[in-house]
Amino acid sequence: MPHRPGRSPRITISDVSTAAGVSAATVSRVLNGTARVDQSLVDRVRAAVASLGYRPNAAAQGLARGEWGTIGVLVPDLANPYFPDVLKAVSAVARAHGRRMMVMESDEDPAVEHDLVEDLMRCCDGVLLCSPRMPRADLAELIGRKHPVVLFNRMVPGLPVPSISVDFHGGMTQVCGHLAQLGHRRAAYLSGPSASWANTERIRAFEAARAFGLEVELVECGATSQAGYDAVMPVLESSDATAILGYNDLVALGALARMRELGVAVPASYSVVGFDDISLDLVAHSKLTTVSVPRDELGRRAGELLEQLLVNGADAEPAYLPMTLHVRDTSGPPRG
Amino acid sequence: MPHRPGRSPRITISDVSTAAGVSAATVSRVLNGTARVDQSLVDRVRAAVASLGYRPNAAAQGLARGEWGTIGVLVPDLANPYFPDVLKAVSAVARAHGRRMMVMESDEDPAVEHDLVEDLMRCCDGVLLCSPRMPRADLAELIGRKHPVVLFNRMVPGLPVPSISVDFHGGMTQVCGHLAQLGHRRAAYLSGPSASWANTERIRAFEAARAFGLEVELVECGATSQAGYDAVMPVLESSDATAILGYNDLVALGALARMRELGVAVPASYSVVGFDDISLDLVAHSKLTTVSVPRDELGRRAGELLEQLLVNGADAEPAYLPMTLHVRDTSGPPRG
DNA sequence: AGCCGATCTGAAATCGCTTTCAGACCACCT
DNA sequence: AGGTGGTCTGAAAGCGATTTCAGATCGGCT
Repeated sequence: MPHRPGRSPRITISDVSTAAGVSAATVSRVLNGTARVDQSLVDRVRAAVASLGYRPNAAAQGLARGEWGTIGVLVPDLANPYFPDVLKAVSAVARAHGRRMMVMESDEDPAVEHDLVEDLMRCCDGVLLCSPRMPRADLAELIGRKHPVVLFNRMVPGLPVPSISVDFHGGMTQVCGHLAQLGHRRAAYLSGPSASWANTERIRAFEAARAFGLEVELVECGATSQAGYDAVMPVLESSDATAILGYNDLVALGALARMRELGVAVPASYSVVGFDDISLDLVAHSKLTTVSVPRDELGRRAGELLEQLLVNGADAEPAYLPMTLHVRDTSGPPRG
Repeated sequence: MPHRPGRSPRITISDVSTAAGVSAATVSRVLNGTARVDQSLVDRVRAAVASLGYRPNAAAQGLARGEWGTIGVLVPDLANPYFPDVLKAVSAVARAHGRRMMVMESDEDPAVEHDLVEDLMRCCDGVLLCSPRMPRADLAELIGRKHPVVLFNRMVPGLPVPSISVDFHGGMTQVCGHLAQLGHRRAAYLSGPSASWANTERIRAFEAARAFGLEVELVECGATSQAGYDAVMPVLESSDATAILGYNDLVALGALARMRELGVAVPASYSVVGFDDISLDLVAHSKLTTVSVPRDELGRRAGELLEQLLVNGADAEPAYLPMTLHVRDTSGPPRG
């Protein structure tokens, strides 16, 4: 055993077995309930375990069982309020099935994602990939390894991998329909990360929106409230849009903050619509019109999907969760 | 080997060694760079690894090395915006030292914390305990196991355990000083989880505040914006306070939202002060007066502390990080 | 009494990797 | 030539659990 400086010697199963006067096999059986053991031995083992404070070594168990009892989750950005909610649910599901959750963050950098996933595969029974930015080829390669993977908020046509997503396209379509119905004809979309599936799905909805008579122009932006704050000014100056769509709520709220500073009336002069419905209603200035998705259900279902994949290799149909439109205070008829 | 349904056979180090025509020991040496190996063998091993797509099994490595390459973090609530920032930093530090991060959430429930920590100890080299609510006795018992632990945002006098905290007491003292200076004489504190060290530290500052001539009454509340929203009304009705202190920013913002609904002027009628400075400035209605702590530095130092503990068993002094007062728009002289 | 089958137990193999240990090889020096 | 020392390599012994397999024990039945 390698020397572990200053650390107490490990208590192993054989310490317990000698203390209890039984074999290691019996200790294992008692602890895991995998076979009947005489009550007197059970008692002795239990007593020994308690008095020694024995805890089975997870690595050894993982090796012997061929399972780590762990699932891995990769998220682009922990600080994005969207993900903690999902993680909460995933963690709860995992725990309910006796697994731990390992979290990694790619910092929105597709380049490191591949390595992180590779690392997760080395130490997790299955991996949940949240909104991976990774190029399709990398993704395909990883999935080709036959290690259980579930895709979250990214659909890759033609890749046989269980996935669960929000119907971003449908959500944005609802937003457009809402605005068109109010009478808007031109809108500006503060666009998110261009490589992301989530963004292209939203954009895809704008083609259909033309049928409603709504024309949407794209504006480079990003995913943060700061980005929204910075991106909105040029739109106000140079565009004839009467409505502003945010890539997400943060962007929309950032834009709103800037507009408030500039004295632009909402929704009188411009309607502003968010996306995601992160629950900042209470703290935000305005009650934002937005579309929501049940984030905890999403996380729960993602967790369940992965669990199913792990236990019976069931390869479920890709699932889309619908979004719901919430008309609140920041949308109204166009000015003039 | 246990049968893993529908999964591809594992590629082990001995597959590689036979493919490369060398021993497993040599493969290990090449991969870990632990000893000089003839260049021709290195090349053969590299080639075999690449063509087989071999990845070392983390559990086996962990077992053999006596280290898991993993650190564990326990947080009370992932959804609390305070923690993702910390986790980001911890994860970055861990990764820089070649370790993965495992996250668990106790859902603010002290009862499950003990078990979770126990579980983390079984599969992590070290554990970072964030704001544990756990009773002192439980904590003492866990620390007594001689498994590396770092305490975050909780000091336990008399327990020999490295810890890093924010100087909540000093932060709240600054808040009180600020208010006293403005002329306030009575304030209400929307109190957080009563079991938490973070809360009692804040409250401890109120004794000193009396010296400034500021009297603070305690009001049961909680840690969420909803709690702040719900708790503030009775204060407005029955108290003669002219200032309201939140357990954290969320609470303060929730209270502000309610006050806005009720048409209460801030800071004209009441000053409101938060705690933590979660960066919602852009999205929130008001620029909240609050005290901040550099959350990423905090996370970074916590990570480093744990890492140090792991490599040289160094048992550093408990560290306190200072808070900084930010006077913004929600505090002013008392009414009348 | 003797035999059989059902239970329960322990010895030993196994999981995949690291690391020690000793041997092989080679160049060099006396 | 023979010895010496230094590299590099492979065999084998762990790491700490699980699980198979075979033996021991015991009750019941003929």
